[in-house]
Amino acid sequence: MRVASQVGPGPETRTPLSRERVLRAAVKIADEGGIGSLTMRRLADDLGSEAMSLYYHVAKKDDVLDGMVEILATEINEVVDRLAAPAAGAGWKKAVRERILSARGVLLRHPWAPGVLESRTSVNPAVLRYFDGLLGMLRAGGFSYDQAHHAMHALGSRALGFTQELFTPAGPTPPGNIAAGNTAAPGPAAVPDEQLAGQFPHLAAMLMEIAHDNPDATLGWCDDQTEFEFGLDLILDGLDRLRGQA
Amino acid sequence: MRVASQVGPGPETRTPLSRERVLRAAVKIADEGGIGSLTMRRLADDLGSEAMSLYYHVAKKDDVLDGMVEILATEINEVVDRLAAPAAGAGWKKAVRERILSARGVLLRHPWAPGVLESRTSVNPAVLRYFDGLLGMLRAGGFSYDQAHHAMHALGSRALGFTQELFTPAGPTPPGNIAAGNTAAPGPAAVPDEQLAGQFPHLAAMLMEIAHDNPDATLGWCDDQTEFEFGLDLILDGLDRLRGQA
DNA sequence: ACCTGAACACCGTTCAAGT
DNA sequence: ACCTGAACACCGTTCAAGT
Repeated sequence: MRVASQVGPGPETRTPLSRERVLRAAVKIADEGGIGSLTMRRLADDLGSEAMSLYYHVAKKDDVLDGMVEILATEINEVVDRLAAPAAGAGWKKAVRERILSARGVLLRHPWAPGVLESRTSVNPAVLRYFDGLLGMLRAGGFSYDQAHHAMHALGSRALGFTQELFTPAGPTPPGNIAAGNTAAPGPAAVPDEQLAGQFPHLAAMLMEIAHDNPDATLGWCDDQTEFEFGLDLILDGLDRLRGQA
Repeated sequence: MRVASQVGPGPETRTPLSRERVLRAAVKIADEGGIGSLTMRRLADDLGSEAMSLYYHVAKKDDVLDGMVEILATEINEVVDRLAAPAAGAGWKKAVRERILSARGVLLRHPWAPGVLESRTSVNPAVLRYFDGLLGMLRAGGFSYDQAHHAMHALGSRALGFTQELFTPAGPTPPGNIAAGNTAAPGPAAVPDEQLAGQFPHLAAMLMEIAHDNPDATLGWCDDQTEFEFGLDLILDGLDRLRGQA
């Protein structure tokens, strides 16, 4: 025995593969290197086996991606289940807000999540459970099913904590940006400064003003968290005004 | 001369390749078969040449995708430029709504657009022009640059006419659904009915009520256009209340 | 029951060579 | 200037075979 018991098993006692181990390894690879770095061969490599061995535990790569979503959604459910039980009635907004921002907290640790979630063709039960809980909160808040249905569509992917940004006007994007810093699911592109001035007068003027004014004017210029919460609150406030009215 | 002059040139007078022709062919392939069917070999095939010939006109496949976005955004700009000039002040909302729904109309004809737009790492000038125009409308409507900036983040991809739906509760999705009917960019998955009843009480109850009540209760249950407009109006109304206030 | 080597069909892309 | 054949490095996946 060459290694302390605290250290994992050495190569001589290789842990056998299992669906669970395969999926966890896949999440680790995607977390660290982006979804683009996740290949069956790389996955097998990290597990100390051959690519073909994986197929005994998963049906195909799509199955791996489904499993990753399951791990993600389970993690989200664990977090939101721990939150204080929502007050009925007017308390719905605070509760829903807290639920969504908590889900977002989990997503921020898994930059591959938006892209992979969007690519799935079947809904994972764990994801369904999240939405069922959200729907329950809306109902407790006084929404009709019809209203709640509209509400969930209006939230869209924001209900799970992310949004689609198509480009970032300028300036650095904070490290927390879900979309950025990830080769496989590249984030919003930045606008090249040179072109701006002449061709796009409004965008240029906006950037100039921000730069000229107090740099803290927006306090979180293109800060994803700030913008996410702004949009979320805009929607939640709008929904709140709909409550009660037929 | 065997064919009428109205018919295109026969194989004996093959039109030479050009960047323009390559990009148009790429759009056609993706429109008809989904982005997944767009490969360099298939693209060359449709143009009657070899895959390697394409590389004389485009740098790499990414360049093809960039070009497709350019074609798309140009088409959108042509449509929105034709709209009536927006009235300043209170008219901003109607004008922005019309602009966005017009952009959506173009997107509906190109199901690959959302996925490809999201995958770009640099912003196409034509896309920038669209956003610059949108920003101009917000300014004319009385928004400060800071407010307009928040507004554009709040709209997110909705500004260009699409949203991220993660799943469809039930029922058929209309053909207009951008995300659906497209192998490469699969749309929201539907919930299997069997599981619903027991495991997800709120979702099940919602579906039951819709089914039991007047089937036209929602008039457009999971109709993408209806839901898109609901969410858009919710945001625009919320933004309208922000105007003027610091 | 679990794992693997060889092989297949498919990618995007390079490079030297053709006209 | 424009196009191409052969080839390379990479995919996901199948299948027959090993223990």
